[in-house]
Formats: sequence, structure tokens, C-alpha cells
Amino acid sequence: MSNCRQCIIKRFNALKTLTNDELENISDHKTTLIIKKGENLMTEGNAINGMYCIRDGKGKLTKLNTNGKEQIIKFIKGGDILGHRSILSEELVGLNAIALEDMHVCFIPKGDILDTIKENTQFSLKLMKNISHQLNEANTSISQMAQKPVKDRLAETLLHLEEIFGVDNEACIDVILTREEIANTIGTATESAIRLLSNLKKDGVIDLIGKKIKISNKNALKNISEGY
Amino acid sequence: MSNCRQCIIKRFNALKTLTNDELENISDHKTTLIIKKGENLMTEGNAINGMYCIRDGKGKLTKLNTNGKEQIIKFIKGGDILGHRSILSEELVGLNAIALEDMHVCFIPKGDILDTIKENTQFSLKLMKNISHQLNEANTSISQMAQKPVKDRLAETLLHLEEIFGVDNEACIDVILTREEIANTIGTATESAIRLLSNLKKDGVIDLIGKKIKISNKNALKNISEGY
DNA sequence: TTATAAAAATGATAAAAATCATTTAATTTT
DNA sequence: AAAATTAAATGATTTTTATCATTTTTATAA
Repeated sequence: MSNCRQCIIKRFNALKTLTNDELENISDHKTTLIIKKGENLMTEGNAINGMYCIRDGKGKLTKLNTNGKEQIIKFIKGGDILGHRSILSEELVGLNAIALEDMHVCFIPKGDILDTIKENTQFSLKLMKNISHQLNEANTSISQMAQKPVKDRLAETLLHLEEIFGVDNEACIDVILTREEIANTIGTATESAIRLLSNLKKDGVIDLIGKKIKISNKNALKNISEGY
Repeated sequence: MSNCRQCIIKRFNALKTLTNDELENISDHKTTLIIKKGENLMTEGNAINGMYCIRDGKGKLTKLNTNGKEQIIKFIKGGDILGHRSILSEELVGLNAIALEDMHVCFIPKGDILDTIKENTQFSLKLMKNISHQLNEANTSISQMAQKPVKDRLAETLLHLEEIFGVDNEACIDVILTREEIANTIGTATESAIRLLSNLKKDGVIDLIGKKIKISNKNALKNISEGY
């Protein structure tokens, strides 16, 4: 089992503020797990007794609506932390975390997280910064969901996906999503998402190579996302 | 100028964790201000150098969309704190805070907040809890905006408004909003909001008394908000 | 109080988006 | 590799929601 001190993924999150002693302690208590594609790491409505740190793999955070439809709230990848929101608010988990591909994840017990918060102000501040930033993003999302038409939201989402996951060696957005998942991200019907993707392709703004999407005219896409 | 130790509004927020010494210190540094109806307490995109604690008065947190439309993200009232998200994430203010009626507000400089975070773990934890809770609410909001029809969102919003602001002596929701503001909360056109309110009245679910709204059949409204 | 402006209400119409139905293509399974 | 399943694409249609136009009501100012 690997040691947290050697782990380089932590430099992307609040765990980078930990002292060597704190890291040793967490190393001793952490467990590592493999989440296979399609499996749940966290489930909405459940209690949680620790925080997850994603080592690698991509995933989605979703919410199940009353009508049974999935809403994708956020995408996750290596370096992201999960579960801290629930621990800090002392509420049940609010979102499902589902692997889009096999993931390697470390689990750190709640007690260690709370102890570290009490001892290490820098860690506290980084956690707060993380959640505060997420809150700001969520507020922006609400506004866009409420006021932008579906086409604009699709453009926005494609730009966002490229920003998060980067591009592969063929310049395609480096994540594989079904059309349904894209629809569930922008909050529309699958057929509408498919149609709008086809239109963007016809207009030369994107390229569709199987399930992969390549942004071929980023400026045009930005304009569309802003309603032009 | 009043003293924070005597202030009872703080029992509704993170400031209740402060020691007497900390309260004295903040009392010395705080300023009190009156925000008249319609005025801004915070403005989107601005820097902020402190945290606000609302003593009384009601307000709205809004975001201006690219098309110039206002989206109401959240309602605020006495006991709520503002600006801490921006301080903690070290980002610009994300929302406008606008008074719906005259407000009394205290301003606490950023330095005092950050000092207190470092000294008082309970205060830190309460702040984190506050933001974590807000993040959870925001995520729920995204999901509902994306997937619920306008009618359901209106029902949801009316229930939410009653929960936040309570009712007056005539059992009306105790806040005065224009139809446009209601529309900007649920993310629809003003005319649509008006029409749906009229329908709810016709169906005997609510009562419209001038600008005041009375929920006359809460169960029916709950069912509507859940899509039945 | 009357004039003026702003907000609310309502009808008619247009645009956006969802749903249903079917076909085509891509994956999986046998 | 063929069959079966699932996902993607596309057309036709309906539903939802927005926009435009106008009237009525309410609030504000002269």
C-alpha cells in the first residue's frame, strides 16, 4: 500500500497543506479502493464517514430527480476530493459519485479529517476555499440553467468539458460520455442534445468522431455559449 | 453604536461561537450600516474586504446574466451572513445583494474574520458548515432548474418563500416581491409566472391579496412541486 | 386629486423544447 | 460471425414556454 507522503496527486488539493506527521497518520488510516466503471463511490441520501481523494479516473456527480431522471451536477477526476461537504455540514451525502471509467480512490476516515481541521489552519482554509469555489460555480450554474437556452448551455458544457478533461492526441475532448449523459448535464432531452450536436457539426463548430467530440472552432462555440 | 456581545441576532450564525474577547474585538472594528430598499450591499464582480451580518431586513442575492436578465439565487434575512464565501475562496464577489426592504447590517473587516478562523476552530467549523449547506442547496437548485417544469418550480418557490420568511397575521407569505422577481427566481418570463399564479389561484391552491400570496392548500402545492 | 408611470393581467402568436415513432449504427453477447 | 441489445440519429408532432400587443390595475409623483 502506497504512502501519502509519496503521493503526488495531493498537490492538487487541500491535502498538500499537511505536515509530514499528519501525512504519516493519514497514511496509516487510509484505505485505497478501486471503483469500476459504472459503480458508485458515494450514494445520495447515505451517511458518509470519511473523505475520498481521487487518484485517477474520471467520474460524474449526479442527482436523481423525483421523476427518476439523472442530473449531472459536476465532473470529477484525479486530484478532486469528495465527501468533505457532507462531513462539514453534518448532512447526508447529497450527490451520487459514479465512475465514468475505472477509478483509484483513497478513503480517509472522518475522524482524521476533523482532527486535522482542528490542528492545521491551512488545511481548514484550503477546504473552505474548495467549497467556497464550488458554491460560486454552482450559483453560476443555476443562473445559466435558468436563463440560457439549451443550445447555449450545450456550447458552454462542451467548453467546460474540454477545460476539465483536456484533449487527447487527436484534439478530442478527453472523456467519453453518452449522448444521454450530455443531455443530463445540460438539462434537456437526449434527442435535443443529439440534434444540437448534429447542428454544431454541420456548422463546422465541432467534429463528432464516434463518441469523441472535437472542438474545431472554439471562438464560435464561445459566442454560441454567450447567446450570439 | 451597539455591542456585539449584546446582539442577539448572532445566535443564528457562526458568530455565536465567538468568545467574549473575540466579540469585544469585533465590536471595536465593526461598522453598522443601513441599506435602503433597492440598494446594493454587495455587487457582483467587486472585491470585498469583510463579512456582513444582517441584523434585520429582507434581501435577494442575484446574478446578472449576459442578456441582462436578473436571476435570483437566494433570499436573505436577519441572521444571515454574507461575503464570507468570497473572502474564503479569495475570489471576487459572485452575487449582488440587494435590499428588498430597508436593512440594518454590520460589517466586520476581513482581517478580523481571518484571525478568528485561525484562533477559533468552532468558528471555522460553523463557517464551513454554512457554506457546505449552501452548496448542497445550490446543487438541488441546479437539478430542479434543469429538470422541473416552470409550474413545479413556482410551487416549490412559494413553499420555500413561506419557509424562509414565514407568514404575517393574515397567513400570507411575509415578503413582498414583484411578479418579475418571482419570475426571476424560478427562471421564467414574467408573463408566465403571472399566468401560473393566476391558475394556482383559480384552482384554490393559493390566494392573491394584492402583492401578498397566501398558500391555502399546502399539500396540493407540495404535490404540484413534485410533478403531480 | 389628477396625471403619470409602473406593474399586473390577459389574449394571440411564435419559438423552443419534449415526446413519440422509426431507422440506422454501434456495441455486446451468444 | 451472427444475433441481440443498446445507443445514436432523424422525422413528425405535441407540449411548453417566450414574446408581443393590449388592457387593466396599482403605485407614485406633480
